[in-house]
Amino acid sequence: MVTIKDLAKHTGVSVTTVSRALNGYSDVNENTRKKIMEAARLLNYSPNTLARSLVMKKSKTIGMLISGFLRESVKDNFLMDVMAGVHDFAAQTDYDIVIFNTNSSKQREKTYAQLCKERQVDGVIIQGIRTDDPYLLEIVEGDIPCVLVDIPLIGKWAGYVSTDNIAGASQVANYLADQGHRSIGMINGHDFAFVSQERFTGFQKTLNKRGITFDSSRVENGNFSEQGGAEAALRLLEKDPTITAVFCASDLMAIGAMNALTSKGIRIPEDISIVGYDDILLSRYVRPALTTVSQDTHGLGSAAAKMLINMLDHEGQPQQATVPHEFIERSSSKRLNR
Amino acid sequence: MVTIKDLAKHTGVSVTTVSRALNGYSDVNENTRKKIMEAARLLNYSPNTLARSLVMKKSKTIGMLISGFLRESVKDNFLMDVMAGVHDFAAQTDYDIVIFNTNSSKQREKTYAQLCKERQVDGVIIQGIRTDDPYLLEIVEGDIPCVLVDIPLIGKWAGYVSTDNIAGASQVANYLADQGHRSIGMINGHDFAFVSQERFTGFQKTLNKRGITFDSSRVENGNFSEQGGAEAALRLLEKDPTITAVFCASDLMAIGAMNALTSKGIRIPEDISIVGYDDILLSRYVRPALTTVSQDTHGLGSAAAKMLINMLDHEGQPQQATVPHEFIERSSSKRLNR
DNA sequence: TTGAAAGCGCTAACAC
DNA sequence: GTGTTAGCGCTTTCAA
Repeated sequence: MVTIKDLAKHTGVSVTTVSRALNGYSDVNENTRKKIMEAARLLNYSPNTLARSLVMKKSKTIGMLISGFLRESVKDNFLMDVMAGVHDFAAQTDYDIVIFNTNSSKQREKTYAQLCKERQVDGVIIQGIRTDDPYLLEIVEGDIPCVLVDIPLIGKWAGYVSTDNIAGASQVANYLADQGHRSIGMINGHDFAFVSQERFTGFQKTLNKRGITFDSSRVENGNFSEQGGAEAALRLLEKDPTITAVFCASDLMAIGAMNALTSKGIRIPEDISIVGYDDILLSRYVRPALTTVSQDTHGLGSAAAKMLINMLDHEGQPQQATVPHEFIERSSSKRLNR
Repeated sequence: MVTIKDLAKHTGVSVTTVSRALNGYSDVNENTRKKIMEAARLLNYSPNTLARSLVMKKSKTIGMLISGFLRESVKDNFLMDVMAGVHDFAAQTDYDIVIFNTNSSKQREKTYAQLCKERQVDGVIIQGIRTDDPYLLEIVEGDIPCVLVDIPLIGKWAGYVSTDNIAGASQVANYLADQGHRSIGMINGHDFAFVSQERFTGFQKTLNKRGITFDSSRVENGNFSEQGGAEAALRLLEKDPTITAVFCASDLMAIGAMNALTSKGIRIPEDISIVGYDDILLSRYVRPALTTVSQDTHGLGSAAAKMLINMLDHEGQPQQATVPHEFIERSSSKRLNR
């Protein structure tokens, strides 16, 4: 391994000068600088960022804490999209990304804060963890800069990015009401996801405002999975067979619900309208194509990276950022004819 | 930040002893160890891996060099799958993963070897880069342990994992021949992908063995993209309108081809049979569902991680590993009736 | 069983 | 402009 010491020896100057030359300081003679640069090229020198990080107390690394990076989760390109967004932004800066997996047995024993401290990441982006996660608060209230995706918590060093889930759900409610639906059910994720709470709130408020009966008794949780969505749909229908529309808090659950209903001989959208949320890739391809709320998932990731790096480089305050969403009508929903 | 020095002060022993206690050495009094452990918990100590890495000359980090981590690439869950596989395996070990993006302007100026040296990764997994990439050879011939995904190169410190593309393509050829097809075209990726070469070779050899005319004049490149596949399909048909079957070297190109042909009024599979490769998620959902060759992509990733970590921890030799594949008949292909 | 001291590769006062 | 020196947090001889 070639170090600055070698360059120093090779050029006959001190390591200090080499360091300064390499880092582009102005107080170094142009000739010496040239000599040093030449030697660096000659010896194929690469700086050791570990050593630099140690003394600078910055690693120029951001951590990505992700849950559910599992074999099964590939159907849901949400995570991948967010990661790509984070990455695309980080690539324009001098930060690299290290991935922390929260569902590994190894790391379960360590808190997220510990993980970050050990690897000395400058900041961390957190995605997909539950609000009842025991380690969530520790990191939000800690002193490591962090940005949460879809979890609206703000702390001295914590900001978040999300879409306006209340507005999105409200749009769905208005749409279904406009289409003449009056008996409406909902398949939600689980009680420990903020997006679930918000989507429920937005949906209920708007339906009630439109004079439509809707409360938590018309909601079944599907745990954000395809299978869970299928089961929830069946429970929903058993409880109230008059239902003509179901709003699902995720596309994956909506797809599960469609399959379950279809195999029961229920036609979609003729008998029951289905609306999802997320606009995952599949939504366009399933038959009938899924009516849903699209989010700029890639934008979510890059906004998170941007906010974090802004906090890191310019002492920006942690904030809240909202990324646009859009209601998309496809073929899984239609006007009620009765 | 609390360091071993603090622990030493707090417990009244030397840093040496603290270090040894923390690392589970046997030559430390049980009482002293207990005191130290207690202090560590009390002060909420976390080891600084940077400092440790610097002195140990191992970072316990593996790099993942990925190309095409782009917004557009989300349709193709191949990359995500491989990453998940790498991750799932690494999670069982004490290695963390740092991601290097090859398509960032920033990093384009540095060679992959430099990237690895700077971040001091112990080894690297390389995925999705072209065989004409100028920096590929440097790293394969260099002294950084690496494992390539789908690029059959072996070096002193380089191994690879892949599927048997020749066999896979050969199965497709036999299938199409069995179904009575005689006029067959192929949409390949590009000339700088090993998988393209292999899939072509396997396909051609087997067709010829079956007495069917096929050579490179019946091949158009689609550059692995949906759009490219669409255009290639049109070119293919223009050149030879008698074609009854097309083998595509990736599902994404196959989907593009299907769309292009359908919009020309050509029915699939009645008029033309289409076969893809990869079995991406979409393949099951497009209509008609795509006949394809499935690869254990997740297995590809975990096999790569396993091989690399084996090289790192047990001085295992770089090797070659093959992951299973499977031909899957769906609805985009059928027996030729003429 | 423990401690003193050296050193990993780098940066940053401070002096010259 | 340049060099001397100390030190980042850790591990590891070597000696006691």
